[in-house]
Amino acid sequence: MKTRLEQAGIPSTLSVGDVARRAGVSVSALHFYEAKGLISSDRTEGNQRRYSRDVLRRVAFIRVAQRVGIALTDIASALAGLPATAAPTRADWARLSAAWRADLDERMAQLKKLRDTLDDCIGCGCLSIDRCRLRNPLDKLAEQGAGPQRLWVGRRSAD
Amino acid sequence: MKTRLEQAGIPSTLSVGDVARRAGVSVSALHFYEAKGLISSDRTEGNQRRYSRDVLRRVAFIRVAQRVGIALTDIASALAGLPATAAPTRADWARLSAAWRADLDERMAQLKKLRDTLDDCIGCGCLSIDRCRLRNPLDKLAEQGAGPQRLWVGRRSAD
DNA sequence: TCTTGACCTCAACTTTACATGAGGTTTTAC
DNA sequence: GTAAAACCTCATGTAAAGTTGAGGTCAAGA
Repeated sequence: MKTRLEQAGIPSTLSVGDVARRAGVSVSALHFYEAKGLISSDRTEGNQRRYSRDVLRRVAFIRVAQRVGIALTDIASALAGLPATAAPTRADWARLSAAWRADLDERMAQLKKLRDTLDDCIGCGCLSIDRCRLRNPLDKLAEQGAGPQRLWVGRRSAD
Repeated sequence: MKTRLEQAGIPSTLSVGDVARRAGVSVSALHFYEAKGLISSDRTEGNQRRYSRDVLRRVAFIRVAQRVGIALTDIASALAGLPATAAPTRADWARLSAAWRADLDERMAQLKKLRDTLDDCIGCGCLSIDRCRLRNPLDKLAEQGAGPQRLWVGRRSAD
């Protein structure tokens, strides 16, 4: 018996090539993600990978998270909280969200600070960065000897 | 004749160690940044590096930019627009800001999307991600076969 | 059936962003 | 003025995130 998707010409399982095309990543990257435990697959009799459609969401998630500077290991441990193959439940997402919320908020703040610093330095009217330094929070902190860590509200990973 | 800073016990030039301590980075990282042209130094008679205080701002800038996922080569080309040793002018900052504004805004949007996706999946009330997918912009795009590039409004570097 | 494109594993290579160590020189502090 | 701390260069190592290629297997269409 065919699923509704299959009747519509959409296969219910995907090969690596399918996933690569649809998710916009390379086959080798998918192999790599699987080796690192970020995604998983079933195998055919002939040992070829078959992915459930769920993997598309996972891969999209992985790429977006990477794009904003989150390391694969951190993404992996976040995804580890989700069921590997079945569809994640509401509770699963709640856990993931709670774990990341602070980090994401911090990254947003960081980005805003960088952007605003640029704007500030344009708007402040002084011609010398060296003078402007007196008002600038960015290296006020750095010059207190604390180093940029101070700007980084939290640590990233708990390895 | 001593500068005012020196009279206050603050040397007007800094050694690598000084910069490392005050900027919160390692000496080897400073060497590395210099090799890549992100910072520059004068040398003493004995070939030791001496930095102007300006470098602290540069290093802080570099670290914050890195933190939000910008590659050193991109940071380098941005900083290349600024005068190497003298204090940057207002126009210098304006150029840098203009060049980065779009990218920073995009990264912010990206981050917000990731965060909101998590929130959405909690709030939407459905228990299955697979169903929720129908409304979720994140992999709607991915499933149209365009790949995550579609989510990334622009390209990063123009090498 | 048979061939051609897609897949498989595994090893080796690449790039980025540094860290580490060897072997030698300079500064600074007493 | 000397010893320890800091600095120098250069070579090599490391971790992350893949890519590339060799050598072989699987599957789908004519």
